[in-house]
Amino acid sequence: MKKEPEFCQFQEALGILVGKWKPVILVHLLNDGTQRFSVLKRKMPGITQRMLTKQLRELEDEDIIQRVIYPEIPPKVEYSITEYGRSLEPILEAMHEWGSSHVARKQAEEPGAQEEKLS
Amino acid sequence: MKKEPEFCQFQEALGILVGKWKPVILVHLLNDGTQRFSVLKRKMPGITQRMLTKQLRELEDEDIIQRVIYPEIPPKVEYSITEYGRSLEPILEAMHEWGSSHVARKQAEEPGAQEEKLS
DNA sequence: GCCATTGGTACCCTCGAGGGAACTATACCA
DNA sequence: TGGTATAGTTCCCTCGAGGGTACCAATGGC
Repeated sequence: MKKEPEFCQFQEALGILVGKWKPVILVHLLNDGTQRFSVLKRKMPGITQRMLTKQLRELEDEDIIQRVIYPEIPPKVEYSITEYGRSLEPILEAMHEWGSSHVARKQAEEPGAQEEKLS
Repeated sequence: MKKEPEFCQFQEALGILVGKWKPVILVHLLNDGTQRFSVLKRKMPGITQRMLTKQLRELEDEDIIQRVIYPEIPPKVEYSITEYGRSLEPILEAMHEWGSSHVARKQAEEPGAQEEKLS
């Protein structure tokens, strides 16, 4: 598996994951399974309808999630991870793990001001 | 390892990896070891001095890479991955792998469209 | 008639990442 | 005396991601 930087495909994965809400959306769908729009929205305090719709559309366009519309009134739309989207899990897993230790490290670094700097 | 979305740490990893040139820089340093500024720049066609400096500084601020200045004229500055930066490798690895299959998938999807991408 | 519900869309704005171009310092070389 | 090399910095600009607000359609409940 040669990684030639000129052709590295990180950007492909990054391009899909980058988006303020995308990773969060994916985790919700991965953890809790199929969910409708309003439920998803309630689980993400701070997000607006506009943004949620936008991020969901982008993920759908990449075939990462699936959108099912039920012809009811009021509308009912359910989102779920696709098989393909599930293949992103290792990346999310790796990032979550790294992120956790990164946070721990940062907290250990600056507990207040200076501590064991005395040599 | 519970992943609570409210507290998910993806953003930590993403925040460090996001940046048009950061993954590429990291791969170069991971693959080829310590390198000076000009060499790095030559390996990244299209990047400007300004941008390379900026991205390197940001990675340095996060303790992902190390900067060593030799007091010579003309200046000599060498960059290398830190131990800590090396811990990002699994993520890059996972993203590269996923990205590669993603590209393959896209090409299989639209056989007539993408051609000159193989250059 | 009036309102709530659900999943959107349309319009407009802000802010920062990315980037282009020019300038800097210092020493060596011809 | 001017040119070259290296690693920057400064100033200014563009463009798009993100976001705020308002509006819509169709139905059921009072």
